Amino acid sequence: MDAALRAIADDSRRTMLEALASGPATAGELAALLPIARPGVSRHLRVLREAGLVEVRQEAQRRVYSLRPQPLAEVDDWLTRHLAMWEHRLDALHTEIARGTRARKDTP
Amino acid sequence: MDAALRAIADDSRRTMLEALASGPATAGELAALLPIARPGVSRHLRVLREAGLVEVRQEAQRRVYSLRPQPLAEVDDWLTRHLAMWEHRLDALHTEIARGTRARKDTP
DNA sequence: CTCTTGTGTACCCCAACAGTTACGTACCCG
DNA sequence: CGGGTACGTAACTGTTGGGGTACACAAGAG
Repeated sequence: MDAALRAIADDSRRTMLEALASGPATAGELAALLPIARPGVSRHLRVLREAGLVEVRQEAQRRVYSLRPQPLAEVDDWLTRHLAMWEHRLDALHTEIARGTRARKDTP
Repeated sequence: MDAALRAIADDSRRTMLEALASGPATAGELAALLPIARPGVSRHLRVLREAGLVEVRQEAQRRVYSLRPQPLAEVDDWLTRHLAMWEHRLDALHTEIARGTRARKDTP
C-alpha cells in the first residue's frame, strides 16, 4: 500500500494511470502523451509495476500495460477508515471543548 | 489536494498525523515519538501546515498542533471517484474480451 | 542473416529533500 | 532585568529521484 501511495504522489505517474484508465496502452503510446522521453516513462512504468498498479503483457515487441486498481483500492480503504476515525475523534474533542475548556487547567 | 497527497506519501509525516489523531500535541511531543530531531519535525510540520493538514494554536511558548482532515477527505474523494470509474472501465473491457478478443484484429 | 522497431537498462547530471548542528526569538518565572 | 524553556529558521551535508543520452536486446520484416 505504501508503494502505491508513493507511486501516485507523482504527477507524471498519475497522468499515466489516468491514461491507462481508458484502456491498455503500450509504453510508446504512454510516452507520446507525456512531456518526457521514453526511457523516463519506462522507469515510471517500472515503479508502477512494482507497486502492483499496472501489469504488462508482452505482445510481439510491444509491451502492453493495463491498469490494476487493487492497490489503489487498498489506499482508498486505508484513507476512508482513518478519516472516519479521525473525524469522529475531532467531533468528540469539539463537544468536549464546548462543555468547557476550563477542565484542561484542572488536569495538568 | 496534490499537496496533501505528497505530504502523506512520507512515513514520518503519516506517523505525525496518526499521533495527532489521538488529540492535539505540541511540536516537542511529536518530536519525542519520532526518530528525528526537533528541527526536522518542525519542517515536517511546516509541510503539513502548508498542505492544510494541521493547524497551529500558540499557547504561551508552546505551539499546539491539531489535525485538520478536510484535505485528506478531498484526496479520498478523488480516489473513490477515479476508482469507481476505472473499475467500471475494467469490467467493461473484460466482458468485451469475453465476447471475443478476435474483434481486435478486425479494427487495426 | 541483416534491418528496423519497440523497449528496457546503464550512466551521468542536477534539483529537491531529509537530517543535522548552531543560532535567533518569544514567552513565562524569579 | 536575567535565565530557562519551547520553538522556528539558517546554513550545510548526504541521499534520493527525475530527467536526458547512449547503448543493449528481443522479435517480426525482408
